[in-house]
Amino acid sequence: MSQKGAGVDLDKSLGYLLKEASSALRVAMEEVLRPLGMSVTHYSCLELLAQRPGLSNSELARGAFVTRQSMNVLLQTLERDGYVTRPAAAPVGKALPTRLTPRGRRSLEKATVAVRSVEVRMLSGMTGAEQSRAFGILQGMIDSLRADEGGA
Amino acid sequence: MSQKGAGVDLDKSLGYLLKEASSALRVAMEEVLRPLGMSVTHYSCLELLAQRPGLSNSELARGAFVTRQSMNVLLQTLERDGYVTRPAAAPVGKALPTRLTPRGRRSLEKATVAVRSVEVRMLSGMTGAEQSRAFGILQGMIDSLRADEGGA
DNA sequence: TGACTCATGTCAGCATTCTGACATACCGTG
DNA sequence: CACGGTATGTCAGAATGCTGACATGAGTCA
Repeated sequence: MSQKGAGVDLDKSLGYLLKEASSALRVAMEEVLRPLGMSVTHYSCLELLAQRPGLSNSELARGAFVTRQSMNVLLQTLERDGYVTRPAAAPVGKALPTRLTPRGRRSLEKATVAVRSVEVRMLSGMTGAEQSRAFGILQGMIDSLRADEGGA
Repeated sequence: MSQKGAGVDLDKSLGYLLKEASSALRVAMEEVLRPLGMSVTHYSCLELLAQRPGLSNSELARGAFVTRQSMNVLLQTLERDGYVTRPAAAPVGKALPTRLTPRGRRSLEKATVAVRSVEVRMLSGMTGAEQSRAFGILQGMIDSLRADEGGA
C-alpha cells in the first residue's frame, strides 16, 4: 500500500481513486496535447464536433463538462483562429450550429493520434473483458450519482 | 471510436467515460458541500490532514491533485480562519507540518458525513465484488498512465 | 569544504472556469 | 392570442488554479 513517496497511506476510497485516475488521465493528455498547442477542453470540443457536426454551444459545453459560458469563450477563440465556423444568425431558435473547418479537421487529426496513444497506454494490461467491465462499472457509477440529483 | 463493447451503445471511449464519471462525482460533492461553505479541494485538504496529521503544503497539494501554489493559497485561508495551524518556523528543512485545529476537526466531521453519503450513492447497485474489481481496474489505469510519464 | 541537485515555501502574473444576470426564442397550456 | 416554463447565447465580475520565478534548506558527492 504505502509506495508513494509523497504520499498517502490512507486506504483509498473509490471516490478518491476515481479522482486520482481522472487526474492522471488529464495530466497525460495535457502532456501530449501541449506540443500541439491544444488544451484538453480544446481537443474535446473539436472531437465532439467531428463526431456530431452542428452541435450548439450549449451542447458542446455539456459534452465537455464545462459551463456554456466557458465553452462560449473557447468557441470565440476557435472561430477567430479559423478552426470552426458558426452562422451569423441562428437558423432556428437561438442555437448556432457549429462546424469544423478543414483547418480544424487537420488540427484534430494530429491531436486524435496523440490522445489515442494515451488511451492505449491507459488500457494496456487490461483484457477486453476487463475493459467491458470497466465500462459497465463507470457507467453504473454515473447513473447512480445522477439518480436523484436532478430530481432532488 | 466505437470499439468492441459487450453490446453496449458504445459511442464513448473509456477515457471519456472516466472523465464523465469524475465530473459527476465532483458535481455531486460540490452539491452537498456547498451548504457547508466548503469546496472539494477544501474538503480534500482537511480529510488528508485528518488521516495524516503533519503533512506539508507540498504533500497536501499532491494528495489533492493541485499545485503546491494553489494549495498554499488555500492553506493561508484555512489558517486565517482557524481550521488549521502551521508552525511559524520549520522544525526541519523548509516544510511546515500542518495540523487540524479542533474547529477544523468539527468542520470536517459534517463534511465527511455529506461526502460519504455521495460515495454510498455512487456505489449503490454495485456488489462488493464489483467494487473490488473497480478498485483494481482504476488502480491499473493509474499505474499504466504514469508508467513512462515520470520516467520519460 | 564546496559545488551540485533536489524539494520546499512563497510571490507575482496569467489563464481558465465559474457564478450571476439579462435578453431572446421556442413550446406547451389556458 | 397571452402566459409561464425552458433553453439558448452572451456579457460582466469574481473565484480558482496554473506557470514562471526566486530564495532557502537538506542531502550527495568529489
